[in-house]
Amino acid sequence: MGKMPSALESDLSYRNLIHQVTSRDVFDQISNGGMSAYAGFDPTSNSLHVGHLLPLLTLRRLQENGVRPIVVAGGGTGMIGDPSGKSAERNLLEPDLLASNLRAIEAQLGRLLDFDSPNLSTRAVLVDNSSWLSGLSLLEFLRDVGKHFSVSQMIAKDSVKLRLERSQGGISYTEFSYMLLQAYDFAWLYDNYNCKIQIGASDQWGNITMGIELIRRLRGAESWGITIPLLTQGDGTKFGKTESGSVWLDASKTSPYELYQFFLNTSDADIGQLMKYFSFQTPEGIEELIKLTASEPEARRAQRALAGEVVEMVHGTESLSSAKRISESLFSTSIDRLSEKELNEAFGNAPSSKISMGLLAGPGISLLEIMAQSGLEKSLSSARRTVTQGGAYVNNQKQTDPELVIDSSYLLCNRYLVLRKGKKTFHVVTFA
RNA sequence: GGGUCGGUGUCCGAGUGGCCAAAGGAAGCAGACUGUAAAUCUGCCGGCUCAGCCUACGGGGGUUCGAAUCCCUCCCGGCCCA
Repeated sequence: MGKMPSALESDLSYRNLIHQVTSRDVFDQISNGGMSAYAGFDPTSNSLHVGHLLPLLTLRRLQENGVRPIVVAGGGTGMIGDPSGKSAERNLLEPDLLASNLRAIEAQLGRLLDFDSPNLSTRAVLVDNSSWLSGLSLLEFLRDVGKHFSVSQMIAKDSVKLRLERSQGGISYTEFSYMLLQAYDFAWLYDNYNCKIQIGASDQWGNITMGIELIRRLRGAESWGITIPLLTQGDGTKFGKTESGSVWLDASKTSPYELYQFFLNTSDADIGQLMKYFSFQTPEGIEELIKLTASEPEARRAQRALAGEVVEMVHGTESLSSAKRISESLFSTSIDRLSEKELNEAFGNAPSSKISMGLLAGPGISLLEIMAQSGLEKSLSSARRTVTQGGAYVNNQKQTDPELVIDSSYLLCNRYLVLRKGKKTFHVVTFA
């Protein structure tokens, strides 16, 4: 046979986005048009994080190739919890928390996928599986869905097996049922949106194939699954986690500046693959940047390009330029020469806190106390440690005396104090 | 319901009467080297009025000069049996 792969298939292959696929035929189907593909996620938080980006951007790549993306928020299954990749039983989500999470996430999705396309056949849609799961009766479910699966088959799934093999923990019946609900989701989407493709991270393979199986049994129809790689960082840890927690897409949880820095700090070893995963540049452009990384790594051209692209996509052009300006002033120029306007620009999104001006009056307030109160350090003890170890800076000037007392003469523009811990952790204290 | 094993610091995990703020590992923080990278090395890694003191080993009570370690009780979890 040896057909030429479609443009989409070769692009996804180039980017290593295809971990497994039930059948390569799916790309022919896509070329023929009229297909929908869905990816689901659990709305366990009020924001998406960078880890969610990969499946969503993969949907976007499909959308650009004529596929209609369906994002399924697991409002119903979110109350259950997917055992895949989890070592422990999930806490169940409260319904009202779930609802508010969904509202917040909806806004973010609009930046990643086209929900306003005039072309109905490719316009993205967001659906919440609680809209069909919550009305499903147990008897109905057991009769229509449960009877199609054998327990021995379900127990054999890796996600379940791993949990059963653990000497402690086990798996509850609730979580055990998760895969059936996800299978039911797929079947429901098949019936209601004519959706025949599901994509997900590689740990979703088992759940996806169960959905395909269910559709075959229920409707005698074919459907497809594509899994994408599970993102890890160079050291094998989960992608998108930093010392301060997850890297969120919500600007109030992770500022555009921090998001920019997150990608800018990608290691040389990882940047090539990350470009392929996240960037919408052409393969030629990406290869060029990879070459530049090899020849002059210290310039970090690829890192800058990727950071810029992601921040612009998630937060817009304005936020990107402000993120770049902040980076400039923090790492390239001396901050005590900045005007108040520039300071605001630079630190508007940086972690900040307010401390009463009154504390500065008279003898002043100790640096340690400011560091602890501002939240830069969690206790006086750890503030003392940082100062003693030479990791503390006030207005970019190293301070090594733990007894240092700060008075109003330290203030920038009469009210700001820029604290820095180590090389990259900044914190602005505003006195009022 | 019965039996049994277990609940230790951010996590994993030693410790079974004093030498325990508690081994070891991971994560994290700072420093050095660099490129705001990786790797490596060094130090730190409960709190405080910081070379001393306070609070801690699931909760409560008890034994003891002294308990994470022993006893009682309660709570929670694993496994096995019913």
